[in-house]
Amino acid sequence: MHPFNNIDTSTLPPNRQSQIDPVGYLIGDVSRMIRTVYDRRVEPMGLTRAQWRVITRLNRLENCTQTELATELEIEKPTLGKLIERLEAKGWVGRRSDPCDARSKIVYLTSAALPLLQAMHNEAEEVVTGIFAGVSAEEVKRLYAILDHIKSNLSIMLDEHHKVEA
Amino acid sequence: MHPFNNIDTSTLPPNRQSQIDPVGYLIGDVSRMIRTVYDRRVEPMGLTRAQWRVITRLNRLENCTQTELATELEIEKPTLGKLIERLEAKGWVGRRSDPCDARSKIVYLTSAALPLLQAMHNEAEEVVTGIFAGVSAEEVKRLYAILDHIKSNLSIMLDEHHKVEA
DNA sequence: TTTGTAATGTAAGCCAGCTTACAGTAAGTT
DNA sequence: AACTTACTGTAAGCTGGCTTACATTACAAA
Repeated sequence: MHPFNNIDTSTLPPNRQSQIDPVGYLIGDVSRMIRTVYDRRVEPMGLTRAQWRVITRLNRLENCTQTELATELEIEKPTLGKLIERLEAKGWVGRRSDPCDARSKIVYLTSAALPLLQAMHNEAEEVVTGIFAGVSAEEVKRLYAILDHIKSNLSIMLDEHHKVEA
Repeated sequence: MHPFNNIDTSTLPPNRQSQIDPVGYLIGDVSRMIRTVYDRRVEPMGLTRAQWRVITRLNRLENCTQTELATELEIEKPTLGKLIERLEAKGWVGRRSDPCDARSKIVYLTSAALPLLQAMHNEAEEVVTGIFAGVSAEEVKRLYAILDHIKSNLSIMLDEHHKVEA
């Protein structure tokens, strides 16, 4: 939960410590704070973060298998399985077996979940507006470009590791 | 683990969806990818993320109480308690009671943890270098400035919530 | 001095992530 | 048809986060 905070810079050379690393920390801070702000607004609805991620994604996929949903959410199947159990118990989602494949189960949203969706979208809009208050469109573009660059560096690093594994 | 990914933009107005929100997603992506890259490098040393966060912080504080350490790490006391139990079992940290306060326990690093620290710093340096490959110092400054702005917006939003609570 | 308040660490129990292992089913190969 | 391979969801058990409740100890105030 504490992203790049993780990397302790205390004994790195001073130049690194004062120039480059704080940005790493910053990215983690911002990411964590966004989560916190939004979580607090959604919590009163009785949802945890993991739970409303399932619900919003289900709203777009509607009638998919558990495996499809897990892939989409980038979590593992057993993790999703337990989440669905709880959401089913609360009456927000349902499961039925797939007529085309006896192994699969089709997951769907119940109507009880729909009011939640609307409320969540409203909160999201407010949060996004608040985050970028006083930031010009130009600056947003720059931010986007730099982060994109960093992200592609990271993709390469992740790929390299994958090759080593294989 | 999936920061701003959490906010589903599918039904936000199109302008938001195409302009502003992707940046939110990006921040989360970058933050998560940094964690992943670093975690993979440190994992072979037999440490989880939570565990080496404790160790690096302990290296700076050395001989602090559990409460102090938990505050520093921004986790709760019971969470830290369980972490320390495991680290103690592995022989990397130790605990002794505080002579000045019978309630407190002083946590310290054992010498067995020192080689880990050096290896972690080396990995961190390599990761930071890789992340900013091809990014100029100027761009890093800009990134810093914008993220700082966003962070202060977030601080305000978090404070506001706090006031409402009280 | 006693009494009330505050702080320290622990216990218990929930949620959410992971991996490994598995039973059941599907589907392609021989 | 039989075999092999691959996929689906679940079980079990670990880590790590949280909250609530608690026994112990410290300390300030009456």
